Amino acid sequence: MANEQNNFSEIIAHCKEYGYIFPSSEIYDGLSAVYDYGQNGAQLKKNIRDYWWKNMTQLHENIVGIDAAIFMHPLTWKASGHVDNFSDPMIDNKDSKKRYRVDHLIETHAEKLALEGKKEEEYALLKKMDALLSKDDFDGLKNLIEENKITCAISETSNWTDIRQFNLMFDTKLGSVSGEEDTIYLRPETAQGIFVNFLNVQKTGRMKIPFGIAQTGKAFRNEIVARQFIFRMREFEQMEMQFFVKPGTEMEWYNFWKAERLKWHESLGIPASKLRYHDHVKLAHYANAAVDIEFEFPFGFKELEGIHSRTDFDLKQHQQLSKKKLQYFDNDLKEDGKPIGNYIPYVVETSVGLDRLCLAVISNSYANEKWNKEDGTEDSRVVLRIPAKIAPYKLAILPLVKKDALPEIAKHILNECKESFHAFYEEKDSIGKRYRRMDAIGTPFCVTIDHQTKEDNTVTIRYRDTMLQERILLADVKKIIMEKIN
RNA sequence: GCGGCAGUAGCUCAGUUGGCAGAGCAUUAGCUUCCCAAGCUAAGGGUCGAGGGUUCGAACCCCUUUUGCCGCUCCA
Repeated sequence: MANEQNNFSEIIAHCKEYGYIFPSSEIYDGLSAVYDYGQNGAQLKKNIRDYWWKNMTQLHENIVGIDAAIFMHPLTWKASGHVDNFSDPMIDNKDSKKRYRVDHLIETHAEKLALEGKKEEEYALLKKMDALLSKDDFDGLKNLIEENKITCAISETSNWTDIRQFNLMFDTKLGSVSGEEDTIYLRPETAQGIFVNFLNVQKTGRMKIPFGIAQTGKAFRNEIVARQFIFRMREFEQMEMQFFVKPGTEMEWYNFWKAERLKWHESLGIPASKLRYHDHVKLAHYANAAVDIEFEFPFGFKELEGIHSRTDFDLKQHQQLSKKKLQYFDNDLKEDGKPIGNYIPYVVETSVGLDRLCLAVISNSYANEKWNKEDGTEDSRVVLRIPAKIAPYKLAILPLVKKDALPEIAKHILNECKESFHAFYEEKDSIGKRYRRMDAIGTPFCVTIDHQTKEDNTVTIRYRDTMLQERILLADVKKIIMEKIN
C-alpha cells in the first residue's frame, strides 16, 4: 500500500510536470478540489470524449447526441429529487467534534427506542422528525434532539451545535426572474437535460423505442470532502447515455449495457483484471437496479461508470411537475393486432465520469521502468503507455541532427502528417533524450530522419511500448501511423 | 467541515543560534553531430504559499489565512 501511495503521488507529479493536469488558479494558491487540464491532458480528455461519442452516436444507429445547457429551470431539480435528497441538515457534537446527519442521528435513536420495546415513542419521534424536516425547521429539529436527550455515541454528551444545511448543489442567481425562482442551480448531473428533452428528440428525430440520447458535459457538486486528485472534483465532466425502453424490458437492456460498457473500457486498453462490477445493495430513490463498473485506481477499486435502471421515475416526475405529457405512442402491434399504445418509457442509464476515466487511463498507462544496459550500467524511463488511438500526440518527427538538411526533410513529413493526426516536431538534444521525453508524454511512435534517409528514402520508426525500432519507407510514414491509430 | 502534519527555483531538497537565499536535476542559448537520458560553456529563473505581528534585522519566532497529505465525517 505504501508503494501504491507513492506511485499515486508520482503519477500526480508526473501529470503536472508533463502538462497533463495542473491545480486550478495555482498562482493564487489554487482552489480546493478544482483542477485544470494542460496541453496534453486536454488533448487526452478530448480524445477519450470523442472516442465515447463516436462509440455511442456513430456505432449505434439508435442513439443520438445532444448538448443541453448547464442552467436548467429550478423545478427540474425539484422533480429529480435533488432539492430534497441532495441537501442534508447536519449537526456537530462540540465535545467529540463528530458531525452527524440530523435524520441519521434521530433515526438511530428511534431504533434504540424500538429495541427497548417503546414502539409508540419510536413512531411518534419519526413522525415529528419528518414533519420538521419537510418544513426545514432546524430549530424545531434541534429541540427534538434535546427533548429526547439524544447523545453523541462517542462523547455521550448532548452538547450540540446549531443545525446547518449542507446543500450539495451550487446555486446562483438568474437576474430577470422574479420571486422565489431567481435562485438557479448549476446542474449536479447531466441526465436531467436529456429527460426534459426526451420528447423534443423523439419527435424531431422520429426515434422509435428502444433508443438512446447521449450527452457529455460539466456537472457540479459541492462535495463536503473532495480529494484524491481529479477522482472527486467539485466541477467534473460526465458522459451519459439514457436509453429509453419499453416497460418490462428494462432488465434485458440493463444487462446488455452492463456487458457492453465493460467491453468498451477494455477497448481503452484497461485490462479486465483491473475492472470489476459492484452491485448496489442500497438503491437510490430512482433506481430498481444499479451497478458500478469499478477500476483499480492506485488507491483501490473505485467507481468509474454507473449503470442504473432508472425506471420511469424521471419522466414521470417531470410529467407531474411540468404538467406536460411525456409519453410515447408505441405502434408495434400486440397479439390482438392493435398497437401497444401510450406509455412512459423506462430508462437505462450509463454514466461515466470523464475525469475519472482520464485518471484511470493515465494510472493504467504509467510505468517507471529500470533495466541494465549492455555495459552493465542502469538505465530507466518513465513511460505512459496510452493507447495510440487516444494518445495526445500520435507521432514525433525527429531529425537525428539539426544540420545536413535533415530538419528540412523532417518538416516536410510533418506538413504531410499534421492534417491527419497530431504530430510533434523536435530537433533539440540527443536522440535518446528526445525519445525519453516522448515516452513521458505518451507519444506512441517516433520517426527519425538520418543520413541514410537521403540515400534510400527510409527512416527509423521507434515504438514507445517496446522501444524496438525498424526501418520503413519515408513515403509510408503517414499511411502506417494512420493504420496504427485506427 | 473537524483534528494532526506540511508548503523554500519547473522538480527533489539544503539553509547552522534570527544576520547577504543555495545545490543537483530541469529550462534557454551556444559548442558537440551522437539511433535510446544524465559531454562542454554561458544565461535565465525566488516577494522563501499569502497577510499581519515581534525584532535593529524574520525563510527561521507568534497570530490569521490558503493549498496539499493523513485520519474522521460526507459522497441521492
